[in-house]
Amino acid sequence: MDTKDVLTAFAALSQETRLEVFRLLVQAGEEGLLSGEIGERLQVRQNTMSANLSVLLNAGLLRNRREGRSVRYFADYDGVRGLLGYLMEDCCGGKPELCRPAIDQIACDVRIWPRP
Amino acid sequence: MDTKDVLTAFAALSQETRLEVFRLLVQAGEEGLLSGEIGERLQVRQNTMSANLSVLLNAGLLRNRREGRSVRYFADYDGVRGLLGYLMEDCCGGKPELCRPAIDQIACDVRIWPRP
DNA sequence: TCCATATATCAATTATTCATGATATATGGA
DNA sequence: TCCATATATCATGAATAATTGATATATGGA
Repeated sequence: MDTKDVLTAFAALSQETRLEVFRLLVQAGEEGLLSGEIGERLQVRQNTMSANLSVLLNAGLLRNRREGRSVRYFADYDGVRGLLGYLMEDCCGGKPELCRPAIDQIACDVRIWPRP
Repeated sequence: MDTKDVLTAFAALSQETRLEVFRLLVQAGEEGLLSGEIGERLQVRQNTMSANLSVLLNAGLLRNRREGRSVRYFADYDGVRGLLGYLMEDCCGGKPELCRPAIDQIACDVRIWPRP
């Protein structure tokens, strides 16, 4: 993941509809959602939603799969990992304990435990 | 941290100079860097850098402190925590193990260990 | 007080991005 | 093949953001 990819991803997430779409799909988990369902839930017109989904897809934040006439979209967790990794690379001037709290409170019941 | 704050933060990070500034300050850790130093390292003009620092500051991603005639800037790790938390809230359709890998490989030698 | 240094703000031009109407493509069923 | 449904693409005007030269503010020292 290079600078350009990261910039693209942040740009994708800096628009309200797209941010909501991504969160919706994060919450949907492995089931994902159909394009039409997303548009309906967020009350966004068809072509606008299509364009926004395309931006997120292109940014590596979503995956999709055709299902008959519909297309199902999923959040791509690897994208988030890449973003965070890039942002925090070589962080804290060599003192990791400084940034621990920054990632110590993430949803999903995932916590940082003491190294075994 | 509400939607507006998160959008502002992502917008702040979706510009090349600002992304570089933030990473530079993440790497600088608690020492931070003076505004002038940052501009010099990244070869960005004074007023452009000032404007960009202001955007990051306003987005809650930096803190600053005046030191005589200079101003020292620091990365605000709480900002990143807020972003990630918002993004991954209620994630994975109730199956946390799905998103574990997404945050399992972050720099800073921070890793997710099995719950004790 | 006067000057030099460091940073911030302003106004204006240029460049990007967004939503939209119209239209195209793709799939499934009759 | 013909039609309906679901999604994608295109062109365009409107809104937003970025950079720059000029200038203002703030601090420290003589």
